[in-house]
Amino acid sequence: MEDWEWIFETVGDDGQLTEKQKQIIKAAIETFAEKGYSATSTNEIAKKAGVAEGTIFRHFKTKKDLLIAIVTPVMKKLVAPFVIRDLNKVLDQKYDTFEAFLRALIENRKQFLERNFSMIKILVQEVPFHPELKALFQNHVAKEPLQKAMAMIRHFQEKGDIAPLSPATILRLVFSAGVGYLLARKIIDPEYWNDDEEMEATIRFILNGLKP
Amino acid sequence: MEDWEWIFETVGDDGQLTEKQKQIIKAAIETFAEKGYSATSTNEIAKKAGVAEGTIFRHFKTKKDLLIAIVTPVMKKLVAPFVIRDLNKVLDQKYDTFEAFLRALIENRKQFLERNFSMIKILVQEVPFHPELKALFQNHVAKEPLQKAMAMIRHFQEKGDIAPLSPATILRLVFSAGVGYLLARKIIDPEYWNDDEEMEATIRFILNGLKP
Amino acid sequence: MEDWEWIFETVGDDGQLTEKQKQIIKAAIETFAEKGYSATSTNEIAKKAGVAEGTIFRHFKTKKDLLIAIVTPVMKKLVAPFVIRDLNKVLDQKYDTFEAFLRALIENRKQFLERNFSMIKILVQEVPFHPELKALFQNHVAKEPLQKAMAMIRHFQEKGDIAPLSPATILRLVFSAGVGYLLARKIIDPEYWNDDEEMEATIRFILNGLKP
Amino acid sequence: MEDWEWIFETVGDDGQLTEKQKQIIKAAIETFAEKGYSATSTNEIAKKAGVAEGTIFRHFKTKKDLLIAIVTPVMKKLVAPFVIRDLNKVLDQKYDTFEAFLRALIENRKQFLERNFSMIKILVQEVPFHPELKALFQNHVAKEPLQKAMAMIRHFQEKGDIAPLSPATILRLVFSAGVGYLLARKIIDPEYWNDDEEMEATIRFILNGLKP
DNA sequence: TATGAATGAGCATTCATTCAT
DNA sequence: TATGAATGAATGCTCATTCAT
Repeated sequence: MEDWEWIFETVGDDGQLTEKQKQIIKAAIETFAEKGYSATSTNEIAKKAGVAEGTIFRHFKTKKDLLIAIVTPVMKKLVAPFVIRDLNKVLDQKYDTFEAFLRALIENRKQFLERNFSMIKILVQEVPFHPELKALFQNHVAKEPLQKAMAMIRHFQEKGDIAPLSPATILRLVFSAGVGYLLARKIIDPEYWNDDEEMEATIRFILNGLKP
Repeated sequence: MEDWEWIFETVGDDGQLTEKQKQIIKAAIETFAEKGYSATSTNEIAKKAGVAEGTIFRHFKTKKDLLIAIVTPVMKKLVAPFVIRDLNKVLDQKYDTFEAFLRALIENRKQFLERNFSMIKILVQEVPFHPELKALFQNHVAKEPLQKAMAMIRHFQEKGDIAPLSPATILRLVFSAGVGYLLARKIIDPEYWNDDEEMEATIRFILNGLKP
Repeated sequence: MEDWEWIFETVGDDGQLTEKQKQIIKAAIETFAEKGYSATSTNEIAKKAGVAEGTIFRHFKTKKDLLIAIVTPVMKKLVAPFVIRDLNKVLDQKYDTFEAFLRALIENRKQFLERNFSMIKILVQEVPFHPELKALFQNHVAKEPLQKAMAMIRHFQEKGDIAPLSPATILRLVFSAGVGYLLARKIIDPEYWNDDEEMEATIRFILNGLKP
Repeated sequence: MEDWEWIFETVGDDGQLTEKQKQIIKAAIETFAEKGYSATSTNEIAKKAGVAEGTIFRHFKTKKDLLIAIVTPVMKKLVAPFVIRDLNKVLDQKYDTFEAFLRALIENRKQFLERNFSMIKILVQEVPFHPELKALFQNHVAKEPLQKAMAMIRHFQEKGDIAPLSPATILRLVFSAGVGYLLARKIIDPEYWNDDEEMEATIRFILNGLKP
C-alpha cells in the first residue's frame, strides 16, 4: 500500500473499494498524469490495471466519472489545513507567531505534494477544461477554506505579525511565494537545489515582504 | 487584425502566411485554448477556420506541427525582455533602480499576457505532455534568457538595491510573485480586483522581501 | 460450408475462429481477389461481411494482418504434396513410374487450384509487393518443399525414368508446363478447352521432353 | 536515353512527347512496378518526376489514363514477332527449321523482357483488375497475333518438324516452357543460374516434347 | 503550358461505450 | 461481478482531381 492510497478511503458511498476498483484508479492516475486525460484511452487504463475494458465502465459510468473520482478527494485534501473547526483555539494553542504557522503550513503541504504529485498534476491540468471540475473546485476550495484562510490572516494581523493589507491580497502573496517554492522543488534538478536554504529564503522573503 | 497577430510574422520561412494559413492558426488557437490540444479535432478546426480539412494538412504536416507552429513564436516572445544585446547599457540608461526595472517589466509582461492569453494557456497546458515542446522550451527559455535575467539581478545586487542572495533564488521569488499577480488578475472576478492597489502591493512585497 | 473453408482450421492459435472472424476472412478473400489488396477498403470488407468496421480491427490488428492471415495457410497447402515424411516409402509404394507420379500430382493440384483459386490469386498478386509475404514464401515454399521435390526427381532419375539433367532444371521445366496447363484451364473459354486431351498432351509433352 | 524509351514514340497522337510527359511516364513506370498501381499516389509520381501534381492531370486526364498510356504500347510490342506481313516469306527465307525459329524467338523476347521488365510487370499485375486493359489485351494480343502464331505452327507441322497436335495446344506448351524459362532467369539468383545451359535445356525439352 | 493551393470524399484505425455471457 | 466481443461514430490523415493564377 502506497502513501497516497488514502484516496481510496474517500471514494464510494461506504468507503469500500474492491481491489479491481483500486487497480483502475491507480492505473488511471498514472496514465492521466503522464499523457493527459484526453490523450489517455480507456483501453490503455484497462491494460495497465489488468482488468477488462468493460470492468471500468461497471464501476465508473463514463471516463469522466473516473476523472471526477480521482480529482474530488484530492481537492478536499488540498485545502485540508484550512478546514478546521475551532480555528482560533488551534491558532492560540499551536502557533504563537505567523512565522511558526507559516513554517508548519509549508512543511505540511510539502509532504502532501510529495505524496500526491500525480493527482495534483491531473487536477491542475484538467480543471480548466471541465465545468464539472470547476464547480467542484468552487465548492471544495473557494468557499469555506478561503474564509478560514483569511480569518487566519486577520488573526495574525491583529497580533501585529503582518502588515495591515487586505487579507485577500496577503493570501495571494503568500500563496504565490509558497506555490512557487513547492513547484521549483519538483522541477529544478536536485543537483542545483538546496532545499533548506531555499525554504529559509522563501520564508524570510514572505516575512520581510509582509512586515507591518 | 487583432492584437496578437504578430504571431503570423514569425511563422514560416519568409514571414509570409497565406490568408488560409492565418485562418487555420487562429481557429486552432481558439479551440486548443478552449478544449485542450488532445480534445480538439482537426475537423473542428477546419470548420471554425472555414477551410477543408485537407487544407490544414497541406500547410501543417501533422496536427502536432500545427501546435508547434503556434507555440514556438510565443515561447520566444515570452522571454523577450531577457533577450537583450548590450544588457548593461540598457540597465544603466533606462533603469536607475531595481524598482524602476521591476515596474517596467511587470507592466510590459502584463500587456503581453493580455494580448496572448490563449496562446500562453496552450503553451503552459501542453508543454508537459510533448517532448518536442520541452526541447523547444529548453532552447528558447532555459538558456540565454535565464543567464541574462540573472546578470540583471547581479547588476542590482552590486548597486545595493537587493539582498545578496543567490541570483537564482531571487529570480524564483520575483518570478513567483509576478506570475501570481498576473494570474490572479485574469482569474479573479474584476469586481473584487483593484488592479492598481494589487500591483502596488505586489511591488512593495517584492521590494521589502528582497531589501538588503 | 464451402470447399475451401479448410483455411479456417489453420488460422488462429487453437484452430478456433468465431463466426464473425470467418465472415470477415471470407469477405476479404472475395474482395481482395476481385479488386486487389490495395484497392479494397476495410469499409467494403466490413459491409460485405456484415460486421462493423471496428470488428475487423479487433480480430486483425491491421489490414495487412488480415492479408497475412489469408495468405499464410494457402502458402503452406500450396506445396503440401512436397512436405512428406518418409518420402521414399511413398514413392516406392505408390508411384512405380514418374508418369504415375506426375499424373497424381497434376490431378491433386488441379483440385486444389479449383477450390482455392481466389486465395491463390491473392497470393500471387500480392507477394511481390509485401516483404513480409516474401519472407513467408521463403520459409514455407522455398526451403523444405524444394529439397523434397528435387529428391523426388533424383529418385526417378536413378530409376532411369527421366533424363540426367540437373534436378533444378527438370523441376523448372515440369513446373512451367504444369502451371501453364493449370492456368490455361482457368483462363481459356471452356468451349474451346477439352480438358482430357490437354492434360494428356501436357503429360506426353513433359514425358517426351524429359526422356533420357 | 534509355533502352526502353521506344515507348515514347508510340504514345500520343503525333508521336510527340514533351520532356515533362516523359518524366511523368518514367516516374510512373518505376513506382507502379515497385508498389503496384493502387498503392502509388499521384503525389509520389509528381515528386519523382519533378513536376507539379497538376501537370500530371494536364497530360493524362486521370490516373488510370496514365496506366493505359504505359500499358498499351507494351502490349503491342509484346507480341510484335507475331505481327508480320508476308509471314510465309519470312519463314521460308529466314527459318529453315522450327528449331531455328524457336531459338530466334526466344532470344528476341529475352532481350525485350530485359529492356522492359518494369513495364511488363505492371502489365501482368494490372490487367486482371481493369476491364479497359482486358479489352486492350483482347484487341492487341488475342486476335491477329494469335492467328499468326498458329499459322507459324501449322507451317512447321507441314514441314514435319513438330507433332500433329492442335496448334493451340502446341502454342500453349511452347509458351509455357518459354515463359517459364524467361521468368526463372529474372527470379533465380544469377549465382545458381547458368543461362546458356538452361536455354539449351529448355529448347531441347520443347523440341523433344513436340517431336512428331 | 505549368503550377500548387484547395478540395471533400475516402482511408485505416481508435474511441468510449454497450451488452450477452 | 467481470468479461471481452461488438459497435459505429469519430479520429488524423491521404487521395485523385480541379482550378485560379
